[in-house]
Amino acid sequence: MTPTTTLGFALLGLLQERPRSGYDLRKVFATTPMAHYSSSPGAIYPALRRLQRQGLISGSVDRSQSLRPKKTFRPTAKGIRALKGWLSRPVTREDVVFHLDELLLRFSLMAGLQSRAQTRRFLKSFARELEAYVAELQQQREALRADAPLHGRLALECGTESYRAHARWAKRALSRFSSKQKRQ
Amino acid sequence: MTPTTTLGFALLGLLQERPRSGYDLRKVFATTPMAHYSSSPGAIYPALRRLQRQGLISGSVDRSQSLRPKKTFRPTAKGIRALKGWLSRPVTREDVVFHLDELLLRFSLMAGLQSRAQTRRFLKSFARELEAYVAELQQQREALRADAPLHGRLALECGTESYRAHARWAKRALSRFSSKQKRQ
DNA sequence: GACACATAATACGTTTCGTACTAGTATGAT
DNA sequence: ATCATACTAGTACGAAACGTATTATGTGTC
Repeated sequence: MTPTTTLGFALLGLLQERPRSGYDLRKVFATTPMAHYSSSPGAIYPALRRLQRQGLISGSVDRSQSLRPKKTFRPTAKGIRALKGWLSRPVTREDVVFHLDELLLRFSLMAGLQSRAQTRRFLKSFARELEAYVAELQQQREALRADAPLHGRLALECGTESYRAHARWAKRALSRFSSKQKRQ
Repeated sequence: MTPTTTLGFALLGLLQERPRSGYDLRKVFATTPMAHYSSSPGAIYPALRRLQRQGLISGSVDRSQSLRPKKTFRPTAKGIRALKGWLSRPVTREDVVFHLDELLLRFSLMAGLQSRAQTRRFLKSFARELEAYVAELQQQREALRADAPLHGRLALECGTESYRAHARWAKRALSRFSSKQKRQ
């Protein structure tokens, strides 16, 4: 069983870095670039319960720091497996078109869990799918009739440019993970 | 009263171009670059009912084309007002960070409804907010400690590049709407 | 007239999340 | 000493939004 939402994977990924409480997790979502995930308690706490019900995380109460008990969660072995499985999914066209953010989240969370080779594979297929999609968008643009509305044409160009920027990024990132250099 | 979801505004915008049935609308979402809105009946029809309940669109049955009655919707005067109000909202930082797609949708739907001057105002503030956010992201990047994980640093750069691409686009688009040239 | 296919929509259930609320703890001010 | 405030931590409730499955009608064609 795997998380049902992207939020679930995000939580799993954060908990893999270090055990945290629901409150800690809310703070991460409220204050870091991961901010576009909801930090409302109505999102986080139920999601944690779902993960726990599925046996992907386990909770334990910590009293060492203060009188106030703090319930921290950490992924189970099963949770780590689920997370790794998600991280190594192939990059599909659909992902690129509809879930670009999710792909970037996946990349971020690969840090401790995937080998350099796996990261490279990810970036390569990411770049490939992006370039293919950019080509498709360009064809769509050329297929537009001359009388097509200016607004629509420009909006299409905006999308194209954005995907192009991502493709460039992926290739640059790939060079940073070249097997030659171990650091930097 | 205004639509509660972006989907509502998208529907309102499409209906403003020409009256359509729920089925027509689903086809638009299934076959055009607006594809990342759901085209499932469970999304469209309830949304249309919501709009109707709020008095933003009105439905009428058309039998001219075939025996099969076809229920088409069109925006009411109130609906047009709501749409125009949405289109002319100021571009906030929050929009840029969390609802970039929505801003592009807004731009696309301005075609028939906003003056050239209004479009220019939109693009100007869009570019301004984007550039401000890019500057912020760059500061965040510089603030990263040297030992920050490579994955995180790169993911941040990806975001920065994407917003930068949008900013460039906005400025190019602005030049296409310069008040000098009336066409092209 | 029977079959497939396009059109058009309903019904139902589930998931997910936002808001409002509760409550204990540490801390600085008065 | 106590009061207000901010921080930590979470529960409860409800409603919105959507996906899947299903229904039903019209149209062309073999």
